[in-house]
Amino acid sequence: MDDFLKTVAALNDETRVLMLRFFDEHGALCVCDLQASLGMIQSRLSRHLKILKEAGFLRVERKGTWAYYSIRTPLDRFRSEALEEIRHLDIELPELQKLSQTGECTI
Amino acid sequence: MDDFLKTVAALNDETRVLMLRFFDEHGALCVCDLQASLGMIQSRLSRHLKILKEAGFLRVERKGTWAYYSIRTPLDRFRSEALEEIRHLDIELPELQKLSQTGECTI
DNA sequence: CATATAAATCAAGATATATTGATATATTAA
DNA sequence: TTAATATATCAATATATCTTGATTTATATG
Repeated sequence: MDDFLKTVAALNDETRVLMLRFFDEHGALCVCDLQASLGMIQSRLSRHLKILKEAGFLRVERKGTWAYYSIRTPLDRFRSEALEEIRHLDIELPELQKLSQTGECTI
Repeated sequence: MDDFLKTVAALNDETRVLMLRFFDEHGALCVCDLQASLGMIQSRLSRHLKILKEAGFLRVERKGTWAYYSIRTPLDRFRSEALEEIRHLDIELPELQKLSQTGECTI
């Protein structure tokens, strides 16, 4: 029950659904990429990333001071179905601003 | 997005997950059946039933003063998957107390 | 070591959701 | 119509969650 509720709670937020959709679309991203792309402050993103990670949706890979988050694979059945559902939602996705690659990250 | 978030929000509560599991196990039940079986007060159940109905999980059929709730069919893909997930959760289900059939409902 | 940067965490305030007890509504039966 | 019963709604309180700005931690570099 706890694992299910944690998974569902993670999905129960518009910001996190947008983030999942954004990762699904663009692959691995660091926090500063998300800051630039989604126009949200760092503490807010960091909190939501933690919730999504602890709910089993995301994984992190650290490279120096950067933390690259991406959708965890494989996802179990229910999480996959949730992601598939999110993939078909009519969401207006912001453009990707990939600062981490160009080394210009000073937001 | 709104429909998805409403569906997810409905799932994001231990009481409602238990109720869905109970309906899945026992079929149509009225509020007084649930009161007796789950040991919860009527206003609490009524509120959760409304949320589950408006999220597309339940339907109601009225017979006199009774309101019989049951799982709506057919459920769309994501709601079915959620229900399937709930079906496999390790939940301790209370025993069914079906007062509405015997006409003894005066809780 | 000292500084700079990316990310994580914390504290405070705002918003949303759940629970309870009281009241309102609707249907049935006398 | 009146009384009784099942359900729905409301008001108040408690609890949880989200957002922001400030602080802390960790890593890289001069």
